[in-house]
Amino acid sequence: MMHATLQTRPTSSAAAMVVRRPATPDALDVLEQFGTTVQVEREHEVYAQADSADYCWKVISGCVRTVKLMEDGRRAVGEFLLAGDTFGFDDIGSYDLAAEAVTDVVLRRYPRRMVESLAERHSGLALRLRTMALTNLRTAHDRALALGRKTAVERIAAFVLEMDRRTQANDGPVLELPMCRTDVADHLGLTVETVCRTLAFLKREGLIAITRTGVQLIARRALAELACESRH
Amino acid sequence: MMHATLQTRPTSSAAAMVVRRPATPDALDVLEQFGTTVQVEREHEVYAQADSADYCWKVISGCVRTVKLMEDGRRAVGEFLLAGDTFGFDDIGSYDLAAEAVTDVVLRRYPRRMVESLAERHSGLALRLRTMALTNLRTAHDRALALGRKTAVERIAAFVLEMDRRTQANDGPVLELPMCRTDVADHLGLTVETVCRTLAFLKREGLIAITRTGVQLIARRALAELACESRH
DNA sequence: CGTTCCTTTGAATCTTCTCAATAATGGTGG
DNA sequence: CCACCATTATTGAGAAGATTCAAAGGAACG
Repeated sequence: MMHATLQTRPTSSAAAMVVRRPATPDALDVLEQFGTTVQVEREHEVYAQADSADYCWKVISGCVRTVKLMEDGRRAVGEFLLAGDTFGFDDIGSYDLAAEAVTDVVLRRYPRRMVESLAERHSGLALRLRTMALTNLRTAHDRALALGRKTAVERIAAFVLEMDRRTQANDGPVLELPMCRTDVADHLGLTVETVCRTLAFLKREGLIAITRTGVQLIARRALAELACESRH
Repeated sequence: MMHATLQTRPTSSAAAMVVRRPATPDALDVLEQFGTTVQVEREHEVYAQADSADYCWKVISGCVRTVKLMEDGRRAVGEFLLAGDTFGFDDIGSYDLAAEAVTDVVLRRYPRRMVESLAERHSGLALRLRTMALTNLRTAHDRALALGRKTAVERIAAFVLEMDRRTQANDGPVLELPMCRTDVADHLGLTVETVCRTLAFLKREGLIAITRTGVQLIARRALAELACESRH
C-alpha cells in the first residue's frame, strides 16, 4: 500500500513526528486500496476548471486552494484545503473550480468511477459522500452571508479563527498561514491592500501579532466577537 | 392523490393553459405517495432556522425564500424557490436557513425519514438527492463569486436574467418579480436603495422597463454582457 | 380616504478600492 | 556568503462605489 509509505513509514522513532490520524475509522477508508499518492509542486495546478472530473482527492500534507476565474481576471478562492481535507468529491462531469497547490503538497487520488461504484454497495460511503456535500453546502451558505453582509474586519477575524481551528499542527502559539495575501483577499472578496490594512488594524488593537509567515492569536475572545460567529 | 388535483386537473381543454410538466419522469416521483399538500400565507414562515429538519419540500405554486440572519439583524436571502423547485432536502438534523413564503404558496411536504429510507432502496432517488445537493453547491459557488467580486450592476443584471430563465410562466414579455426590493437586496448583498438605483440605471440605459410588480427585459444580450455570464 | 408599506430619489458619508511608492522577503548565481 | 532580482507585503493618498440618513411619491388595504 503506497499510502502507508507516507503515513507510517519508519521514522526516527517519531519523537517530533506528530501522527495526525489516531486510527479514527472513516467510511472513506474503503477507498484507500484504490488510491494513488500524487505530489504537486507549489503554485502548480492539480486540475483546471472544467476539466473532466475523473478523480476525487484528499490532502495528505500541504495546502490546496480551489479557484474560480472570471474572463476579465477577477478571481474567487473557494476554499483552502489542509491535511486531511477532501476535495473534488462534489464535482460531477467536470470540475466546477480549479484546484491549485498553495504549497508543495502530497495528495491522495481516487478514481471517481471507483468512488461511485463503491458507493452503490457501501451505503456508509454513500452516506459519507452526501454528508460531505451537505457540509460543504453549509460552509458555502456561511460564506455567502460573510461576503454579502460582513465588513472587512469581520471577515478577516473570522478567517484567522477558522484557519486556527482547522490547523491541526498547533506546533506553537503561532498560526502558520501558507497562502499569500492575494489568496486571502480573493477568498474573502477583498483586495490585497484591504487584507493588509485590516491585519494591521487587528495588530494595532492588540488582538493579533503578525510574524513572517503567520499570525498569532492573542485575544481569541475579542476576535470571535468581531467575527460575529454564529456557530463553532 | 391530492397532488394530481393540482397538476392534472381537467382544464378547459388547455388552449391558453400551458402545462408545465409534460409527464417528465423524475426520481422524486416515488415520494409523491408520502407527500402532503400544505399552504402557507404570504410572509409566513415555512420553518425556522435551526428547526428540526423533519421534512423535505417542493414548491407547487408561489415563491419561497430561504433566509439566514445575524444577531444584529443583518440578513442574507439564500435563494428564491419557484414552482417546481425543491428545498429543505439538503439539511440534515436541523435546517440551516429558514424558509419563508414570499407570496401565498402551495407546497408539497415529504417526511425526511421516508425520503432517506426510500433512498436506501431506490438508487435513482439517492442519486437524485446527491445531484440536487451538488447542483445547489454549484449555485452557491457562483453566488460566492458574485458576492465577492461583482459590482451592483452586474449582480442585478445577472439576477433579472436568472429569474427570467427560471420563471416558467412566461405569460408575456414582462417578468413578474414576486419578491420585494429588500429581498433582492439581501439576496445580492446590497441595500434596497442600491437595488432601486441600479434598476433605474438599467432602465435609463434602455435595457429594461420597470412595471408595477415586474421587469421587462428589453435587451437581453446587453444584459448578459453586463452580467458577465460564464454559464447558461 | 387615510394609513401603511414599499419604492424611489437626493445628499452626504464611509468603507473599500485603485494607483503609487516603499519595505521586506526569498531565491539565484557569481 | 553576499549582491541582485523578482515577488510579496505594507503603507499612503485620492477616487469610486455603495451605504446611510432623509424625504417624497405610489400602491395596497381597510
